[in-house]
Amino acid sequence: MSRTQRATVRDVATLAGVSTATVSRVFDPAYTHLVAQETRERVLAAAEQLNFSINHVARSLKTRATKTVALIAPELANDFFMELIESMDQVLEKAGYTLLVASSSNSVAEEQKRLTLFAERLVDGIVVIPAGARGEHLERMNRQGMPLLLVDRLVEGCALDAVLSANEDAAAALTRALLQDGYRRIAFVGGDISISTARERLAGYGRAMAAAGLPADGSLVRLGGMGVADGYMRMEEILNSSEPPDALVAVNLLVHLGMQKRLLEEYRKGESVPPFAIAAFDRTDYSAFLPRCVYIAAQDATGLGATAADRILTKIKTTQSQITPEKSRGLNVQELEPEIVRLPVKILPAGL
Amino acid sequence: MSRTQRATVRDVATLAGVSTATVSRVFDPAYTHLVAQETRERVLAAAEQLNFSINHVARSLKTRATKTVALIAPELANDFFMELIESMDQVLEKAGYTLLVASSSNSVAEEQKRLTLFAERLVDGIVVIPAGARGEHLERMNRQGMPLLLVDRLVEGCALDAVLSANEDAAAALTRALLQDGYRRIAFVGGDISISTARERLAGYGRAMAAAGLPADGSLVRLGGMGVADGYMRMEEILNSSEPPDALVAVNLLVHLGMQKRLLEEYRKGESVPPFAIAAFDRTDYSAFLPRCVYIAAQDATGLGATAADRILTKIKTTQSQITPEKSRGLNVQELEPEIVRLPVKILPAGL
DNA sequence: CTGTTAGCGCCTTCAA
DNA sequence: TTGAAGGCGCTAACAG
Repeated sequence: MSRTQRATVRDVATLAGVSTATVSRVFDPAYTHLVAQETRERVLAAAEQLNFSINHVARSLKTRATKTVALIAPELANDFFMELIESMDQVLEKAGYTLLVASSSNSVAEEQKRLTLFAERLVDGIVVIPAGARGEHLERMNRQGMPLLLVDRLVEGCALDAVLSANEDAAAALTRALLQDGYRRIAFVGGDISISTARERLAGYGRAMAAAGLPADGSLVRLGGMGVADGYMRMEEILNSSEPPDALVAVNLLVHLGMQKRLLEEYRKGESVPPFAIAAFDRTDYSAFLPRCVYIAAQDATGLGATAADRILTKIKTTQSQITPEKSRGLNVQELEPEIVRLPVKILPAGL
Repeated sequence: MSRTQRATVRDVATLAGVSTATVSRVFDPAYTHLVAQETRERVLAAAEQLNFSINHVARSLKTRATKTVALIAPELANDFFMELIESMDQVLEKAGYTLLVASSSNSVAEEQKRLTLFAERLVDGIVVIPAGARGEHLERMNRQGMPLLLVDRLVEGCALDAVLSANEDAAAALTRALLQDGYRRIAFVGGDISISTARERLAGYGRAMAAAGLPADGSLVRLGGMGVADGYMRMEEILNSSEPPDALVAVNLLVHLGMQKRLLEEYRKGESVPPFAIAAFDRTDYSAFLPRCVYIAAQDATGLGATAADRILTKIKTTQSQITPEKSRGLNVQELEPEIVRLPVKILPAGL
């Protein structure tokens, strides 16, 4: 069928014996009720016959709305981010929006490129899991009127709305759980302090240790990186240290995994390993299989995604209803103060 | 700045003292070399001053190309799919394309909805990891001229191009590895036979068993589902069976995980468990931590993604260069035979 | 090398 | 309840 061009509203109008305006109304949920029942049916029949479907590109050019939200993440191959993305997709879908995704490959420069690209594509809003500590490009975009939302991570010094986990409280709770089990030399492992999650989690750990009257000094704090290789190296250092800790708090999933990999090598070599207890951020289906892991801080990735989707949709609606740019002069509501939502993090015994 | 509307080519043209066509040329990589150096600089300066960036929506309406590729996957929160998606994103990015993603939630109906949505959005091509055994909607879309490519899974009876793993060979190799280690009662666990990967892997297992002169009869073949819960249930059945196998081949990552979860419960209860050896499809960073897993068939997710991206781009190019639809009448090159690429799968000792 | 000129397909007042 | 008409911002011939 229809080896020819796609049918347009004009084709449908001609066949149905109505004007293009009427066809347009039938296909716009907001106006379709203004069309007489009988006319509508005639139009739909004609459309069916011609295998017509609306051309969203043309519509977008006219309405200046693409019904599209973009997401930029530092990486995609990451259980936590993926769960978040899937849940965003679900919510956006229901609202008639489509999700564009891109990885910034943990590079701020790449993030900036993707941002520009998306803006050119007139996406209605952008959700960013920032790759680093710089955010001028994000603020600029936001100032130019693009609805923008940070998820999971903050960028220091940037006044941008965000949806985050309660990282500090969670890290404190994780540390307290180890303290209650009698551990005293608790180390904090991994973390790039240019990333807000790492800073906040470190702060929570420090708070809990201080509250217990315990030091959280140099040799117990093993910062550096957020990836598998980093966790591996930190564990190597710990194994070689003169005064090893008796328990470890891992800053995130990947660092935890790297630590476990290094330990696995020791087991395999038959080396005796100090009986560390491990508490770590991020739950996966595999968590139960990681030895010595006793507590998990399970972020609500699905909740973060759903909340982020809701919030960006609200921002889009608000922005688009401000149709009169001259009015808003001097009344820049947005500038007040960024709105930050924190979702609680559950502390679970590992093995769940 | 620029509290006013976005600048357009016209604004830039006026400021630079050139025509809109010239501005357009400057911003189209394919034509920019036709503009005099000095003119180009003037245009770029004007654009910079006005903070101009091209409006892709308007461009798309005119050129009938959105520089966009869509991907529909049965689910996103899946290590294998994500690695594939990330690698597609990488390749597409380099070619100036943007990736749209959607989950079909393992539902053919949902898949169909998303497909229509993407078509309305005039994506240039669609890559699908099919959710099920039905594919009329995919064939129809392809017949209407939309470049379409299957990845990872085939749909029986559908003549569509595809990029796949060499599932049958891999499953046979996995089974042979167990045979060489002396196992004889080898079971095949999990698999929805409406999904091609499951069918192909089952066939490979059967082939290897037959070649060894061993039965691969009813109680050894435990089909049913591709998810964690399915693996869990299959393992439950195996534990309760009168003649348990001595080794197991898991159809995929999630089934393998489910099996391990069930076994973990036994260990925890202190029950004695038959000393199964496990060989499974799909490698992750966690594979090394799964007990009794001795071999892994590591699909090349990155390779699949990159290949898929390459192939869809080629198809897009071909389609778009057929600018004269009347010419192609009766010369429908596509109909010949679907092109199927198979990527090899590595068999690794587990623990890597 | 650059400008003129028609639209791409749709939406949206304004009038009828 | 419906129709007529003027663009949205850009590109692609075709001239010059």
